[in-house]
Amino acid sequence: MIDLRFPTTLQMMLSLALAQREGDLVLSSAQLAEGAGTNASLVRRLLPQLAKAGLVTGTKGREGGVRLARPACEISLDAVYLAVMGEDPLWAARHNVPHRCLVSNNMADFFEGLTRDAQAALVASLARRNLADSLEELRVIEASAEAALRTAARSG
Amino acid sequence: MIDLRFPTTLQMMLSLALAQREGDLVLSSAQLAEGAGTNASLVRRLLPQLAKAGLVTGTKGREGGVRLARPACEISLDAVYLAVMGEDPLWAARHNVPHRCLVSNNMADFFEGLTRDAQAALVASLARRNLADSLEELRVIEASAEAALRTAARSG
DNA sequence: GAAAAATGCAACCATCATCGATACATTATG
DNA sequence: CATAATGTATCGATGATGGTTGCATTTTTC
Repeated sequence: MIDLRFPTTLQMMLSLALAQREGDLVLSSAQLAEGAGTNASLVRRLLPQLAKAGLVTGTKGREGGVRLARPACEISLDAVYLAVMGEDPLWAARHNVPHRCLVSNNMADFFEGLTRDAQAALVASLARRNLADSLEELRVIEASAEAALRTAARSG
Repeated sequence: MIDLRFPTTLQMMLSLALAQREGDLVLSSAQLAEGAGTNASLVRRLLPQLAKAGLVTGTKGREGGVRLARPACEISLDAVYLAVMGEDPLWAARHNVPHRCLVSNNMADFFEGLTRDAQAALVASLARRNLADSLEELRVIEASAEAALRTAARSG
């Protein structure tokens, strides 16, 4: 099954950033689930990990909900990724490879270093955006889509 | 299930590089499978993709087998990755998200760009090594492990 | 004080890509 | 012609993930 944890969590965080910008609103897990096109159960499984990482704060009880723990511009996407996906290696070497030659003897160590490098590059690429940047990117995408629509209407 | 295609393929390619360095030998899929700790079926499913990408050439028939199509120093690890894993995006956005707000309206486009950036960073990190480099790294790892063993034997 | 509404947590099943195994056609060598 | 290899197809097992439901706990509101 395709792993949807990161896209789902990212959409949740962007929704929270939008809610924060529009009056410091709190959102319930049901609202977050509805916005992301999933169910409240998955949201409630992801939220505690974000809370542990210090990215969101949840308040229980009636009128409770979730909000960002920091301003959107201070939450970069790599923090979101690491909070949900953990430090688990991107790839895993095979276990139980027989030790027979230079390659099979040292493959595990070599692959671990390779994976670490690749993962660091991945995380660094995510670190180049924060939630506020991303909201602005979403705005630009929407504006360009609207412009394309207007052009199509004029020519059609 | 954890995806082992890349680690498995990489070990196959390193085994081929080693065989090439030791006299331009060809290896059978059974030999490759044995070295990687898996079965010939998986190897024979991975090999055609490497052949399509122009990384290996296979010869059928008795005394047939597989060899690198190019010198090891001209095969970088990103080529191996792309050959086996394809251009498929690293992550996939959810489909069927209701279009209700700035975030849910444009999440798919935004996430596609984000994924493209991350994947490019990943591939670029793999591109920094080729098979010959990796063989040398394996040699260094083995030497350092042997040195550690000798030290332990002397002090123990 | 009780009802309501929220989080947090646990258990269970469905899904589905991957791995492993087997079989078979094809091809090339000796 | 026998042998040994690739290339391909099919089938079942595996296991992480998503979805559903239920419930205890907490906090606000009436």
